[in-house]
Amino acid sequence: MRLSDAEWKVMNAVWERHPAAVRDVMEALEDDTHWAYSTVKTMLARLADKGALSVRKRGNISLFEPLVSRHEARRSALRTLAERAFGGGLGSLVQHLLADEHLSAKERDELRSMLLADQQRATQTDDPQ
Amino acid sequence: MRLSDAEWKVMNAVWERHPAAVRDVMEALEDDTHWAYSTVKTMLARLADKGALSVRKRGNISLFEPLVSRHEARRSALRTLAERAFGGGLGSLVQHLLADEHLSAKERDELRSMLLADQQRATQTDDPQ
DNA sequence: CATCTTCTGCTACAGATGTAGCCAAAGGAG
DNA sequence: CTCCTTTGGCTACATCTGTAGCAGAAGATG
Repeated sequence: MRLSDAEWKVMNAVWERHPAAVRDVMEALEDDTHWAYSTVKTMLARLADKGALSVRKRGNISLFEPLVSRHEARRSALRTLAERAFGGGLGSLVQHLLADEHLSAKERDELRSMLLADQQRATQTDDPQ
Repeated sequence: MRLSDAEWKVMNAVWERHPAAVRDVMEALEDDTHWAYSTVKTMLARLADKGALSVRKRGNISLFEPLVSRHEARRSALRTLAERAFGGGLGSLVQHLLADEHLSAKERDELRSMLLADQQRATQTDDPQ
């Protein structure tokens, strides 16, 4: 499932509050974008066409709901990026993260502690899979 | 600097062997894509237009060279992804990496050892910046 | 030089993306 | 039931992307 920039915005809104009507999404995005009602409508329709959202009608109102999970979408976006920009594995992507001198000290620390937490968790549970 | 999928392929080739002529890039990509000569030419021209590559002519041949570093391009791609798909920081992106049950044990290990290496390096040099 | 090959410069064109308008149907208000 | 508001359905259109062809200029070859 490939999502464009604008589609990510819409999906993010729907993942956060669904079932969502066109107007809900429009309002949720109001701070970020200033899309016309029609624009949001078109986006939602296209996403439904692609199979990213389901539509169901209550009265004459269309209610949209995610068909792909945010997790799946993120996963696939990451893999795609790793592939095209980092030559395949997630490894070199993460390596870049660590080597990137523009990473703030705070981000670096967060990253470190998350990795450590993960390591502990993995050691305890004796690596399932 | 926003690169499309096809543009990444071309840039990857140029980063690896430059100065590069159209034919060089075409051959470098031959395994991956089966683009016509013209296609590669168009891509290179567009990238030069965008300021991602410089062109210089030797005889009637155009030689292309990167104007943006691979590192910069990767950095910017990662930030963009973090922003649109992970709500801003790199933190939640990394968190996802770790929480992703589809990460192979090998990838997870690599990631951990890179972290440790980084941690040691950082501890020694006492965090510049 | 005449000819074959290779390049460049321009043009093309379908599909995706961003952004939105118009019109008729459905709902709500009096 | 009549009138205003909100919706949905369809259409539009500029730009970006992927993919390439054609024609004329520059180089190579005999």
